[in-house]
Amino acid sequence: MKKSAPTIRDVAAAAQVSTATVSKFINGAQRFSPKVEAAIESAIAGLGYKSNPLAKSMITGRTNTIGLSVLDITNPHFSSILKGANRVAHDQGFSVLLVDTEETPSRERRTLEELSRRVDGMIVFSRMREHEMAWMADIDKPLVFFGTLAKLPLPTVASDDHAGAYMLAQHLRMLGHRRIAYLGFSKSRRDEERLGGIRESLNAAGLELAIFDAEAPSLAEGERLCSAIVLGGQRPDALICYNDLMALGFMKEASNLGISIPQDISVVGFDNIPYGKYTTPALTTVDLQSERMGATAMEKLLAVIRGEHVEKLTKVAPQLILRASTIARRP
Amino acid sequence: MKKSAPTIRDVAAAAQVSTATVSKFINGAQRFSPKVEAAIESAIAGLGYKSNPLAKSMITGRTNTIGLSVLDITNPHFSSILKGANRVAHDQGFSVLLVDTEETPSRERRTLEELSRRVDGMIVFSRMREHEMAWMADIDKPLVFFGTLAKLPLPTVASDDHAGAYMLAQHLRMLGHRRIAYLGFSKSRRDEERLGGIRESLNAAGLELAIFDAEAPSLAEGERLCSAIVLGGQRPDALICYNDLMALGFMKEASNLGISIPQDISVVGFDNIPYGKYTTPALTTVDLQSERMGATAMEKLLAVIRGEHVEKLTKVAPQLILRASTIARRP
DNA sequence: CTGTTAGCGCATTCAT
DNA sequence: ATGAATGCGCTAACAG
Repeated sequence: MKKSAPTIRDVAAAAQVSTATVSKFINGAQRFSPKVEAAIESAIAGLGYKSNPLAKSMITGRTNTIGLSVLDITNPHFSSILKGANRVAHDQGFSVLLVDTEETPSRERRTLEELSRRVDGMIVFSRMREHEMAWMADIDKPLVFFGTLAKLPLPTVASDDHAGAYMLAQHLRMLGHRRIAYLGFSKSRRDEERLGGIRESLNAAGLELAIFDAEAPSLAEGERLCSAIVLGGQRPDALICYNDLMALGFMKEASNLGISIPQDISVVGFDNIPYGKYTTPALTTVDLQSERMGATAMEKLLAVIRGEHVEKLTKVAPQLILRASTIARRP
Repeated sequence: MKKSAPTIRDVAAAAQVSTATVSKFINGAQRFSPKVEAAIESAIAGLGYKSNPLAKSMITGRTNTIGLSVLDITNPHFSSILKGANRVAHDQGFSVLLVDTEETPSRERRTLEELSRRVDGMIVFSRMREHEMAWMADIDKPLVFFGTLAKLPLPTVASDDHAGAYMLAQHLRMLGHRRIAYLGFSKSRRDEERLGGIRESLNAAGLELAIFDAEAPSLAEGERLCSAIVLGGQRPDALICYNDLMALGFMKEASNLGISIPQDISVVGFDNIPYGKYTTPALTTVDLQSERMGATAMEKLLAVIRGEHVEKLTKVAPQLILRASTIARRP
């Protein structure tokens, strides 16, 4: 009984008008005589007609879909970005096609090149260095990139990681910390910015910085590296973690090792994921405004798609979230 | 300089063959003489030809895209489901078009009906009751639903919430708890199953169950309802939360109120989100296998799309995750 | 206001 | 093994 879905031609026939008229009516491109409008409407209702978006897309070249590529969707930083981006997209009639690269850059290029044919634009979060990204500029679709780009002429949205890290380090210094360590993640493009911010603060005071490097920005890596940090040689009196996940992992393992936070060591992170508030003690962190960044990136991309002019770089100001309990005052 | 992307016709012309030949070659439908194959290959390489997936989709009716609808992508339960589903999809050459309904059921139907035209199949997580879902069966695309369905002839993937809740309650009883409370979320379809599992255990011992109901399955609601639970009348000696988020929120606020966990009240949750392990004390919970459920649903859907026969219901067994520290032994 | 015409880029008969 | 012809469902000029 189920014949193939009714087409615009069926509607045209039933309403005794041309397909062009139906098409224009559907797209609200024009008003028609009440007679015609009524006829079309009842034909559509009668047949249960629904426009075929694929056929439409092929002609218009617009899919009303945006590709969003992130590194790990289970990381709250990225799910918040997705949340913000998706909300804006939805409000403007767009859908989000998700790509989770799972920290595997090898297939990134092919995936994105393929993706670019199915969407009106893309938002990309990548670990690639700028010199590996030249091909992105050749993709024939609007693209917004997360992070700063020195030369590539791509619009970007970035948090000010340098400033955030500087604030964190300054705050620790003010409270008397002197032996500060950084548990970083050098594979990330933002790692160096955070490192730079920390260094700027510490250098001014002539303080050394001990650096540890994680293989992944994860809870598990925070746990794994904890013992080396707190039991290996002179223990730092404060640890800045690349992100909150690592900070949470570190805190858990520190507790297992009998190390008290913040009495034995202060801990801070980045991202302000919701869960940092629910540990004991609650985690001091830098809010990078993940959801807002996602929304901003999507707004920017949709503006480009509409042909509007946009700034090359949109910088989102970070906010220090003081939950004093992971930080002690040092005498 | 940028002419519109090369089409199959350009390739055919350059290789001196027909478009049909190029089409068949690209899709590996057939072998051709070495001469022809070489000519086509070099034409493709020379022009940088890429098949237009939209045009292809319009003809074949297949988009290689799967729609996934979840309630809140920032909830780790759902981001894990997405992770699992996305991985399977990616491995089989499919992309995931995400819908985050943000717990707003009103637009769900329209959104999904529209989505159905752009994808080869859908996986849906919804708060709708079965009687509101009849229209889903009419959607002309394969669909897999999360949860159990009594009558609707839709393939489903479900966790055994009743069993999980029963285990939880039994465990609490074994450890001597008598005044057990449930912090539920009655808007959810699974709430009643969990309630049923708890009741089955408690009824056997003739124990009462105090019930509290949240407006949302969130951290904030766990916090909000905490005081009513621990300070309102006779305090329960154990609280089963609808999910881990609520449990985490509850634990935080309990601590603010000076209530010790588990000395004053034991707390358990559902989902086994990663962050439950990093609170103090660590949270005992029921692992519903979110990622596996996502993967299973996607496998099932792709099987349906391939025309294979699948079971109506795939049940995933839950696992009790004992992190004894949120549970005390009661004398 | 409404209709006619002409494809979009591709896969698919059905010839040869 | 290869090609000519046809049309998927729709929109975009251009006519009238």
